[in-house]
Amino acid sequence: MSRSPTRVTDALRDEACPVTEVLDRVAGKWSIGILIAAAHGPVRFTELERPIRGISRRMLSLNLRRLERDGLLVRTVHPTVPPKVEYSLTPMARELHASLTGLVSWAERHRSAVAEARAAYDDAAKRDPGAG
Amino acid sequence: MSRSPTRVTDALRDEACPVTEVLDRVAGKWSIGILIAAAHGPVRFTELERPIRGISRRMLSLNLRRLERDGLLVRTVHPTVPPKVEYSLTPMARELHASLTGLVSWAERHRSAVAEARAAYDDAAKRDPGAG
DNA sequence: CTGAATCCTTCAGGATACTG
DNA sequence: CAGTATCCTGAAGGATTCAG
Repeated sequence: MSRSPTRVTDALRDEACPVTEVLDRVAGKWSIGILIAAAHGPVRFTELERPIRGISRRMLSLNLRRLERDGLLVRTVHPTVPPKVEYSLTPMARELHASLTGLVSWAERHRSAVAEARAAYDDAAKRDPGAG
Repeated sequence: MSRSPTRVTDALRDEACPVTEVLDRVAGKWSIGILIAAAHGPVRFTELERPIRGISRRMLSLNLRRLERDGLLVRTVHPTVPPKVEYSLTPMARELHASLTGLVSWAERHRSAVAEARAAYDDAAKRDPGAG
């Protein structure tokens, strides 16, 4: 996953794929999951932490900030005790969410197909290592 | 397996988590670019290397193999001299390509918006580091 | 409850050189 | 032309701890 800029390739990357920069906002391990989870409405920190299994508090926090910074999430703090913070998608992110669900549905439709392809590929390679 | 009636839980636990595995096939720095470039039709190695500026031969090779292994690309070797190898999308990948172009067009539409959001966010943080 | 700070590991990806 | 092999860096992410 691509992350932050690398030196030499920076200019080139910008030249070839202006989009990659923006696409990278969603390229992390958790971004898509967070956006999908947050799309259900104003959601609290712990309400995100629970369903997104496996995510650490740290990564949730970091991704939340980045998403907010990129104008994809809105963070609302309620000055109560204990503190209550809610996250929701911006209109821009809602558009993105539509495309994301497209991706997700594709992934669901082809989950097993991909698994089978990999198995077949590996098996073929094992039986015939020299082929190509 | 908490069965609490949260709005977020069902959707994400069943949707995003298993999906992430498949989505990760596309999550690399170059995968999307490669798929989009290869969508034009049968494309040779160097024909991919050129437009996808900044990609190293190594990464192109690695990603090509992974994409092939996952059943997204077909690799066709023509036994000629010099060697000629062509890559094209599988039907499954063509479906994916449709979703991908959706993502790309979103990214193009909102490229500047994201940049501005980031600038505003950073600026606000700079002037008022304690807020939140 | 909602984070921030710190330390440590893993691994994608870059540079470079070699090959059929 | 179309790759492979090796070495290395830097960023992502996990575990744990501290705090408002």
